Amino acid sequence: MNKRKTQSKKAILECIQRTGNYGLKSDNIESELPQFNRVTIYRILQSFIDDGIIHKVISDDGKSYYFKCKNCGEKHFHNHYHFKCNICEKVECMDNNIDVEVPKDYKIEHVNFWISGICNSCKK
Amino acid sequence: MNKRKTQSKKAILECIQRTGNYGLKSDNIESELPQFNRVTIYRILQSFIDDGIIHKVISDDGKSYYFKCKNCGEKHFHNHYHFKCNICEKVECMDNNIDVEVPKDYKIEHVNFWISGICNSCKK
DNA sequence: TCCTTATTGTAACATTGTTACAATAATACG
DNA sequence: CGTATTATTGTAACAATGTTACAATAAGGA
Ligand SMILES: [Mn+2]
Ligand SMILES: [Mn+2]
Ligand SMILES: [Zn+2]
Ligand SMILES: [Zn+2]
Repeated sequence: MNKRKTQSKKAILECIQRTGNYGLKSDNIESELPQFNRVTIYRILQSFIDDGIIHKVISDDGKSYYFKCKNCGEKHFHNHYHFKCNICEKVECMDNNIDVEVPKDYKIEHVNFWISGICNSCKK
Repeated sequence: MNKRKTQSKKAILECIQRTGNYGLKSDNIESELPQFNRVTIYRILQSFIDDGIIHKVISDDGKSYYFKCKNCGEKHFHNHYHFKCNICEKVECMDNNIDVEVPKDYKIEHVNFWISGICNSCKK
């Protein structure tokens, strides 16, 4: 039942650390780490989510992006948005918290906020 | 070059009208209208989007949902969120507008805001 | 070092969506 | 109305993304 520290987990974690505030798709990891199998990468990413190390966000074209968590423990909480620049294609995890009001008697369990546009460095 | 009013377009439009404020997935339409081909349904939905009749939103599990537009013309503008109830599975287009602030020199081109949780009728 | 079993690789499959091309049916026009 | 034009549709084939079952491998405790 004990988790094992494997080469693949180390390598994938390092990928994620290196990207800082930006997000990664699983196929980004695949091409950076071709020695590991696609299925393995999916499994490890899921286990990192379960451990509160990363969070997954769905883009406005249905792709999955993975981001480092900052202060997540057992439960993820991410009421912020993610911004994809349509020019440089970088995806940033934005710290601005969004307070959404849902109607009375609605209960929020999960949010997925995505914005696409032009980032500051691509704007002239 | 002229658009033609076909059986399939009429039937799909009626599906969408009937759902009111709720969203549909393309496979919902497929099963309601088995006489039409999958590809045709995708094509018609895309043409409705181009005409400003419906808008497409991506759920937090990567599925595409289609919603009636209220006042969209050439350009879509939808700074509202969509709420999926994890119990009854209905997806509602919510009218509350969300004002997001992006950092200086960022430009918003498109938003996709999704919330899942429990709706009022499923909550006791 | 050896054993147990957590982890990985492989193959096969599912879902969602797209493309190319031939067949069909809306519409315009005589 | 009948016919021609071509917008639209159906079909098959493909691509991208993700999941599952099961056999092979390797992490780490004894
Ligand atoms: Mn984030
Ligand atoms: Mn909407
Ligand atoms: Zn950019
Ligand atoms: Zn509900």
